[in-house]
Amino acid sequence: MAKSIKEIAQELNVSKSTVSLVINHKAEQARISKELENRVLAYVEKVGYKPNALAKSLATGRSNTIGLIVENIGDSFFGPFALYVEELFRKKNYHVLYSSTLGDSQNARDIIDSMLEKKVEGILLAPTVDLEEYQRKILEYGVPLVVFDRNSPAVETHYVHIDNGDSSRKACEHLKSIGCRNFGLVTIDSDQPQMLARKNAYLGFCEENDMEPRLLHLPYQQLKQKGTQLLRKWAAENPALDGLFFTTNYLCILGLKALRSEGEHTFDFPMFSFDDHELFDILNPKISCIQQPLESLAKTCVKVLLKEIDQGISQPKEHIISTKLIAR
Amino acid sequence: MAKSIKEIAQELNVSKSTVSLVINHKAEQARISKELENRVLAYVEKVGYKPNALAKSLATGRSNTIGLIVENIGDSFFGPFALYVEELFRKKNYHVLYSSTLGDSQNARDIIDSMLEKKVEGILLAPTVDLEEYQRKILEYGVPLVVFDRNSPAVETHYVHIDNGDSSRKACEHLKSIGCRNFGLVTIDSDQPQMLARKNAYLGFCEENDMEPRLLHLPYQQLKQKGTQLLRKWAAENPALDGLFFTTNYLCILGLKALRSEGEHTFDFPMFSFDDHELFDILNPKISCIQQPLESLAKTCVKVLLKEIDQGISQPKEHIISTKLIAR
DNA sequence: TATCTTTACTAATACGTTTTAGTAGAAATA
DNA sequence: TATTTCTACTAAAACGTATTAGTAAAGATA
Repeated sequence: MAKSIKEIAQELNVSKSTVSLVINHKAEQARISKELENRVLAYVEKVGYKPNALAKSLATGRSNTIGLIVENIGDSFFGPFALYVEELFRKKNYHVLYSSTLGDSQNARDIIDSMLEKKVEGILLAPTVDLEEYQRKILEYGVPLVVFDRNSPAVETHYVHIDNGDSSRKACEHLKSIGCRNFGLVTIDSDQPQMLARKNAYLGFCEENDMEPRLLHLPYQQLKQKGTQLLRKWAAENPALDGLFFTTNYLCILGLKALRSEGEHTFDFPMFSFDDHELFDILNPKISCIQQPLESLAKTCVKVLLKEIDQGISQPKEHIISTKLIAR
Repeated sequence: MAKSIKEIAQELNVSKSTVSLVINHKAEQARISKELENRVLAYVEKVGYKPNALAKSLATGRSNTIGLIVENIGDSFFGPFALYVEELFRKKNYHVLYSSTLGDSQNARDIIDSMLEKKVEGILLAPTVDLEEYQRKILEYGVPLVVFDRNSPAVETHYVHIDNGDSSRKACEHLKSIGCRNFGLVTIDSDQPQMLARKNAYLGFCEENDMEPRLLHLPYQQLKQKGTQLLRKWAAENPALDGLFFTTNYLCILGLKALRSEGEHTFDFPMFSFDDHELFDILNPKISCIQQPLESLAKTCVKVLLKEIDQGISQPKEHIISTKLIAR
């Protein structure tokens, strides 16, 4: 169905080169006569010629594609983030190949391999744990890499993120300021660096304020199955709790569902979320949170990656985006 | 950095064909000796050979990529849907190239063009309005197409969807059953067929039940800027309202924010949403809804598209997925 | 009129694969 | 020993594009 340059050339009795040059607006510099140029243009238009991007990329070495690797394209942090990224790249004529790791490192490795094979021109990555080797591999292949949201300090790459420790401390201080004297922290059991940073800031806060730390680590791989139950049990066993700090919004949502549902025993102390959610401001009571500025996060990621692509891989740098505490 | 088959062949003093055959596990059928096969395999492993997927696709005519075109990858319907789709295709060794149209037909056309150029093997599309011509174009290019969520009856393609009219009627009956006698419908002003079907079912219900229709069409392109205000004004002008039916969840969220916020005038009649949302069951009062079974929707889409890819384009068919009314 | 320029193109090569037809040498057959 | 059949490979063409070096014909120069 789709005609190739070769066929078009034959049908017009000209060479492939001529057709290619005309199509790529190089007719003038190749001294193709206006008359022939127009003839080719008209024919190309008439048959609805569509270049084969694969062949084009093979010949030019440019795929005009970048890879975006997130944890879960369906969640309320990465989804909207991905939309910003997609739009920003579209403006620069790049397409985005996404994939979700679901936190599984083997998935992540497979995804990276296939993206390298597809010759993406750059990768934007929210890494899983144990991905250091592959991050190096990407760079060794000469593909620009920008890591965001979380990072392992061991690998030297451009890294765009918020200040987790600082933000977490602000959250603790907020809870204190509204009267919580015994609030606990709910996090996951996996070693994601951003989660560790948030936890450690809480622990530091406890130490300085003579508050006994109350920690719950929920099983990341089995949140849906066990989360609710574990959380309810833990809350019941800790009657002194007068507030909860969740290290991410999906945990907070889980918490809301587990602790505020039905009539039974409800826990109506303040809950605070790291990461906002579109419905947090109409819940009752409302949920305060640390808000990651998705748009500027995306803008920075895209800007840094485009620069690496255009000007070659440069000295790795940290890019810190500041957060906002939304008190509701 | 990355070695090609050609280089590997030279370094081993064998032909490119040999290397290619070995890599593709065709050594035996090509009578390559075990000894040579192992030598090649070992070397390939040692240098970390990674095939160039572009070249491969060009040669084989298979890109192992499918295109997914949604309205907004960041929203709570398409995001989770995309995750299912991605996972299902990954199992079959396909990768997914997503893009968001944001409801803009020109965006949609550009996206389709570039996907065709990238030689996707199939397209899964939630169309915008005015996309009939391009849907035909896809098929003329010989690329299998499955349309979901909404469709224009004019184009004959495989179409996976829920029964919007029927579901909408169920919603109306539910509202009636809980005592609403004067509920209104909030929808958007664009002509998306699924929205029209939902609206028409409401109008039919009104007629049969001698209920005066109360309709609000919010401007799709300027929801964020004007939606809240328009909705508040309309609600205030219609004091008889005793319930609201929103034709999609983002409208319902907008409604919740506009009508239940702050102390001022609050409207505490029932609100009903077409499409569920992860927080609807902890709001107070809870939000009942029509739930589209995302997973089976995704499964059907993927199954139908894979069949088209494997067995060739077939007679278009409608595939209807049933919804669930979640009364809360 | 012999040489140099310019004009308007085209031939050839390359990108990195896959695939099919072909081939030299060894072994088997007659 | 001449022919056939295997064995173990390789050469060549193809996919659809971009690019560079080359060329024939016409015009300008001396």
